[in-house]
Amino acid sequence: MSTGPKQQLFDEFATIAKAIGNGGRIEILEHLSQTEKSVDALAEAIGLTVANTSQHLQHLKRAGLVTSRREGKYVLYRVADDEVVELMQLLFRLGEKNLAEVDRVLRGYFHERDSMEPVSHEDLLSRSRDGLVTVLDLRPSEEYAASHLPGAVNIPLKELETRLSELDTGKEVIAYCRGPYCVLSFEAVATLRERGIEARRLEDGLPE
Amino acid sequence: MSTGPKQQLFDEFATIAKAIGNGGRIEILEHLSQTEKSVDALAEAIGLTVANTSQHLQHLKRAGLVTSRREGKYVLYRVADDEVVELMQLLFRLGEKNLAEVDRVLRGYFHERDSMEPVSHEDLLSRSRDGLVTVLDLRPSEEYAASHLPGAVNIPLKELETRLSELDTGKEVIAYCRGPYCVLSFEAVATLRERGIEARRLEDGLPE
DNA sequence: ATTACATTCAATTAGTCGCTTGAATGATTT
DNA sequence: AAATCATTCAAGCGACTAATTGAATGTAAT
Repeated sequence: MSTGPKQQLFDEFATIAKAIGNGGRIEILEHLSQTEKSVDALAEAIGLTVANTSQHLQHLKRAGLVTSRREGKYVLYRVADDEVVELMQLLFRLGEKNLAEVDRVLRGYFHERDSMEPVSHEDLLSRSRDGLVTVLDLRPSEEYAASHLPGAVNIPLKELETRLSELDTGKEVIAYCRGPYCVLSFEAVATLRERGIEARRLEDGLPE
Repeated sequence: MSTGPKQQLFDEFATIAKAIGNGGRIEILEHLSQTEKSVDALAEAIGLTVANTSQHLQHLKRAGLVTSRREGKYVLYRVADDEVVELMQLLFRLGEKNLAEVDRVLRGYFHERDSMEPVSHEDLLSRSRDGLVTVLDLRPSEEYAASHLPGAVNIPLKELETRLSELDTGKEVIAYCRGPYCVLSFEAVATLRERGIEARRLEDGLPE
């Protein structure tokens, strides 16, 4: 079998896809898309052993998806490129659109499909004016400072767990971040629901 | 370990990535991003057995990346969504940017990449309008029929040698095919130059 | 119907990947 | 310099996956 250069190239691209093809590594990438983190901070957050996490990170590094730098005792990892985040978002969007299994999981665990369904821009505006909902901006505070939706509260995702008390538990929370299908919103809504807080995602992110 | 719904979702997304994580399937997707094709047309084009190709297609179908429809004797496959093509392009771009191996292969076989001085899209448009160049589409005629650059002449690579007379020998030829890594254009340019015809390849292929 | 053909299924084999464990490396602090 | 801590390496086991066959299914032409 003559493996031409084209096959070689495709095999290389395949290794990138393979590196993403693991639930644990996807979770790692999701965490890293927000901010750089040390190995054991990641291990803790995801619930894997440190050695295991390190292995996954090596794998991702070999595929050119993350880079690392040493900061004192710690090795900090971050995504190699913003396009990696784009890639993840595309992947999520495709799964949501074309995979029945994803839909099933969404319907199954998250109580009602209705309550998981994203909120449209128009709905948001009217409800927000009536004070019925809390609009939550999950992006890092620098981005929030640059511009944000009127009346939005800013709690970056990484601080969400520690600052939950700031939220009015009586109101429903509408979460948004950078773009439609922003990776952050998934996690935020999941976190909030685990705490018994009504939460939904905004259909479109900020750019619109 | 309690595998929560988040993990389940990530695992689902991982299966999509896994489906892409194979050189053969990437090549299939590249072909399908141009036009829908039957199983054995694909098998022929790629050089795999029919049964093997069919398996890959099933795999891609399970992952929601392609869909199929029956047309008479044939089952025609196509990408499920334009975003699949976007995903592939992102993957290619990331590989090119972050993977040393990809660069190595590109420099190795596609060593003429620089010396052949690819023509940019903008250059092409202006020169094509002035009638200074012949734009040559090297892909199989079905793909050409599906869509092609305005004013492009279609001569599949296989037929190039026999149909050389159709080309206006006075003009420079700009060759293009599927994507930036399409082998066809390199070989075509080499062939044309051997015949003393000025030829260059288009920097990017059709999808862009 | 029967034949011809495209596609898919089923089962086998070989290879790869994920996770775990325990030890080794590398950097900082005392 | 020794101790401490974060991270990485190496080896091994179990599970999964890829690629290959030959047979089976399903569709269209004779």
